[in-house]
Amino acid sequence: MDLKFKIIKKSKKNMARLGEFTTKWGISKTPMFMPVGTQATVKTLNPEELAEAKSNVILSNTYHLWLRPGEDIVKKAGGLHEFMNYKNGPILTDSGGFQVFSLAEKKNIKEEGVYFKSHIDGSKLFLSPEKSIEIQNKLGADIIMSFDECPPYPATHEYMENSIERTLRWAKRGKAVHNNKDQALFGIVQGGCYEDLRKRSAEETVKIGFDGYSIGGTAVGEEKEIQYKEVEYTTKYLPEDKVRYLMGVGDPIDLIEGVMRGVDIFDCVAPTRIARHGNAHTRKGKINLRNNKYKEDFTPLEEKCDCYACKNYTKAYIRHLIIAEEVLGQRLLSIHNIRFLTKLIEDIRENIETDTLEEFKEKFIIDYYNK
RNA sequence: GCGGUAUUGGUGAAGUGAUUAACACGCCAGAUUGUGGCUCUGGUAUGCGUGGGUUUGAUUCCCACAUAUCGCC
Repeated sequence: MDLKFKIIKKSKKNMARLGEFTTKWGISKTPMFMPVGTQATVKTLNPEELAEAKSNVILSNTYHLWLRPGEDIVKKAGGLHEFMNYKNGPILTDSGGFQVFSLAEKKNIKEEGVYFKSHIDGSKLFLSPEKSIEIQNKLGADIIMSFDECPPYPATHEYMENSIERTLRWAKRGKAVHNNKDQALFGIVQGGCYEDLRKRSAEETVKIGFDGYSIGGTAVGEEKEIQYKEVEYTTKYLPEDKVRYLMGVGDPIDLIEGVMRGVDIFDCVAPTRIARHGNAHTRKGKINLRNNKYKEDFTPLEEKCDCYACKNYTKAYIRHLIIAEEVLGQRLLSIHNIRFLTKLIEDIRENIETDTLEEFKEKFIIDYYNK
C-alpha cells in the first residue's frame, strides 16, 4: 500500500515538520505519539479509554502475537482490529527484531534469520525476514515493519557494519515476500552511533524503497547527546516525502528533540510501564505516587489536565490504589501518562505551526526538570 | 500460691560469649525508552523485656523483677 503522506508545514529554524498521512481509518496528524499494545492490548486500557486519552494509533507486536495466540487465530478473528475491537485508528506492528535483542538470551544470529528460545516455554524458535512479514501479513496491521537486527550499545564499528549490511539484505527479502496490498511496509535504519553507517543504512534502505522509514537502535543505553546525534545522522539522509518513525523513544524531552530533528512518529512503553509502577508524568516532572508526601494530597495529578483520571480522582486516592496494588490505580496512571504525551505532541504541533518550538522546548525543560 | 516455657525492628522471626544482629514482609526512596514479568536496585533495630551480677568482653551465662503463656494445687 502506498501510504499517502503530506507535509503541511516545515519549520524554518529546524527540521521539524507538520504533516498527515492517510489510511482507511482517516487522517492521522504528525508528529504523533503511539502507545504500545504488545499483546493486542495497551496494558490495562480498553479502546474507549485510549480514545478519551486522544490516542488513536497503537503499536503491537509480531513476536508476542506469533507465540500467543498465533497469527492464524488473529487472522480468523478478522485481523488485529477486529480481534481486539480496536476502531480508533491505524495499528502498526513491530517485526519482532527488537524482541530478539531484548528478551532472547540465547540467540544465534545467522544470515537466514535468528534462532532463539521462547521466553514462554524455552522452545526453539526461528524468525526470519520472510517469516516476520508473513506473520504480519496475517495479523493485518495497517503499517508493518521490516525484520531488523537491533544491536546493543556499545557495538564496534566492525560489528555494526556487518549488522547493517545484513539488515539491508533482510529488508530486501522481506519486501520481496510482502503481499498484503492493504499494508504499508517500513524499512528500518540502523548503524548505532556511527554517522557513516547511519548514512549508508539510510541511503541503501531508501534505495530498496519503502512506504516509510523507521529509525531503530537508539535509546539502547547510550548518552542522550549521542542518541540525538543518531537521529540527526539518520533523518538527514531520508527523503522529505516519507514518514519517519523513531522507534521506542518516549521520554517527553526526547519527543521534542526528535521532532526538531525531523521525526514524525514515536512509540514508547514508558508511559504505561511507569504508570504500572506508580509514576505519573506532569509538566513539573515525573512524580512517584508511592511517595509518602501524596498521602493526604487531595488534588489531581495535574491541575489543568483534561484526562479522565485528573478530572475525577485525587493523588491520595491513586496513591492508595497503587500501594494496595489495585489495578484501577495502574489504569488511571496509564490513562494520564498517555494523555500527557498526546497533549505534549499536540503542543508540539501547535508550536511548529507558529514556529516557536525552540522557545517551547526551553520552557518545557525548565518546568520539567527544575522541580 | 507452686512449677515449666518464653520475651530480639512496624510485623513474622534467625542467631552468637567478642569484626558492621541473618532472612522475609512492611515502610521509605530510586530505576524503567520498537513491554516476558504485579519487575529491578538501594535504605531501613546505636539495638536483643527491666534492673543488677559474672567476665578482658554479654543480646547470648547467673540472679531478681515485669509481662505473656502452659500445667498443677
